[in-house]
Amino acid sequence: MFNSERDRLDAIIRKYYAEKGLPEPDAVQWASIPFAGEWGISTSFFQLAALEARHGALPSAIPVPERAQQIALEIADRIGIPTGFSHVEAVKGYLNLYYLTTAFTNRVISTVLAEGRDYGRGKPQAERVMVEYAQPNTHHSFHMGHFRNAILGEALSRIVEFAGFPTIRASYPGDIGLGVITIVWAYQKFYRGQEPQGVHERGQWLLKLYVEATRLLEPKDNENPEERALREAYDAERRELYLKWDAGDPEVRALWRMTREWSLKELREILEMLDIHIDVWFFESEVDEPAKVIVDELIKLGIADDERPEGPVIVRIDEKLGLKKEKYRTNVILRSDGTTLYLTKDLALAKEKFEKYGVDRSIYVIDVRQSLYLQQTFKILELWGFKQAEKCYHLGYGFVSLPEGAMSARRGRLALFKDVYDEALRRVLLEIEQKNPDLAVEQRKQVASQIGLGALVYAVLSVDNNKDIVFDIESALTFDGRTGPYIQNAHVRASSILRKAGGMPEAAPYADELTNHEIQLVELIARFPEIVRQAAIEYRPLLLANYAYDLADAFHSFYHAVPVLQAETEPVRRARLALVAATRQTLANALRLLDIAAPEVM
RNA sequence: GCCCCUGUAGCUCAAUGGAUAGAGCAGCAGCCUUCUAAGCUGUUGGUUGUGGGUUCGAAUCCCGCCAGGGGCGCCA
Repeated sequence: MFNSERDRLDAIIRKYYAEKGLPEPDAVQWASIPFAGEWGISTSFFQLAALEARHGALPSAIPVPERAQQIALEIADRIGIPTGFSHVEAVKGYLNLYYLTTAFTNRVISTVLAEGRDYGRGKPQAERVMVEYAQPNTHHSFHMGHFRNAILGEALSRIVEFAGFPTIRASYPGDIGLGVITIVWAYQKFYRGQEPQGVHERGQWLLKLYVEATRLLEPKDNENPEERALREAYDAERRELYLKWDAGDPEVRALWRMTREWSLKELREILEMLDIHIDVWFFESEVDEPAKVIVDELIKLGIADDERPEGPVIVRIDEKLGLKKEKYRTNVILRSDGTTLYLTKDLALAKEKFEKYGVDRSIYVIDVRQSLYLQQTFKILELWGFKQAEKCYHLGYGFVSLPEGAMSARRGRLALFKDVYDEALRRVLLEIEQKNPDLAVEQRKQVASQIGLGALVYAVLSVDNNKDIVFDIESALTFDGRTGPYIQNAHVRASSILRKAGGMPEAAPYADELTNHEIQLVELIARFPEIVRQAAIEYRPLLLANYAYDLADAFHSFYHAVPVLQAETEPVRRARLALVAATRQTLANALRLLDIAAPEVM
């Protein structure tokens, strides 16, 4: 907003630099005035004053803050009062320009109402982005750690896309590996032919098999020779099964495919609940063969060293990069028995992303524990000659644990998403019964789902991704204060006002002074497009989560202090209704980017 | 041994070089015949782990130390 005016101000400030013979800055930094109820833009002159001092442009030494204030006064004098501003002041080295409130307000509101769902959308960008997330292993059930991953990836995808980048959502489930084979082995050996009813029940049953199998395969403390022999026999069977799978044995593949589908069905159902729609599915098993070809290529290129048969195929990354100190170390890309590893497949996958999907920027939403591993992957891609390697980005996030310790699939100590969701639904329904008993019974379940998920999603997105989360169902399912439901409630209240007003009246601009509550609200609404842009380039959904809360907070305060339907005069009533509509739209847009529903009632 | 992350109010977290370090929860005191009280208003609470350094200015950048977590050639 006010770009032309801002350009003129920038020019005046640049001219000042030029006059003093100082190098001009890349851009004049403007920020909004950080005081409640004070409204406008601001810049400071500390850097300029420090620059002057360093260049000896001043006759005598004046402390920087004092000099900054002198400059602020001088600049204030030069710019006068630009169009769209009410007054200008220089204070403590800062230059503050205050907006003409009504003009700015009307501009903001009419922009939001005209652009609607697109308010805040960025200009189309050239770079194509792929976000890889929602990649749990198959044959396991979806837990709160997967939930964090899926939500983070989805929110990021929505933000990046809304900021203007063509975005591809990709999922890469680990559908093969020793863990998966372990389950297939247990199924074949002990449960062949069984199949529980219900998508979630069936998915979770596989987890039970895994826990059982692990118990049989793990060495015990006081194991007698008999037990030991049995365990080793089991283990040998399991490994043989893996080799059979690798050789493409039809029977093993069929069993594997069937159990895999049980898992995928559950995963797809959960993603549907979360309104996540993956564009491209990559499966580990499908990049297995191409990965083997890549190993040969890397050996030929002299990037990988083949130590077979004594050892595996490895890449000495530091050595190949010419680094003296150890940093990326060495990684194995092929086992000595010729089977591939996770890394091998990830190389094949990256190649496909670049070549088949034309991805310029590849984002990996993966647990922070795999940080070194991903840096190694990116470096091998670089050695291999992919320019896109430098635009690979690992969005790591801290792991989700339970109050009683780390989650563990093999011990069966997990917070399964479906269980948490069911509990959320139960609690919200109770809440609705108490707080809004008039809500139609048919509508309750849908609203409860929206609110319950809103609480869970916001609990995950309102913590910076590099922090670990101890998942506690009690705090994740609170609905008061800084939560998803708080923000949803602001949207509901705005909707309620508009509903009672009988739809939108004709556009009605503000004519008189605004209350501080209205000013706050308009300022936040105006800031939304910039928040979207920043969250997208910094890959930080948290910024948007904070923003949504701030906007909801401002609206709740406004709601209590400023009457809308019962405003003193008709023109004020209309103007406020338009502001409520603009707030509701912006809240809805922000919530959408966070993958949180914006209900009309709750 | 080397590398990465974290340390901010009693608790959970914001603030990514700028003006007075902010919220929520918990505590205390108020507000429902008024647009949804899943709300609002007021209030208590701080040596930003610690010692240096850079800077006009540091929770933020750099170095050391302390504490916790994670990672480091045939797991994914």
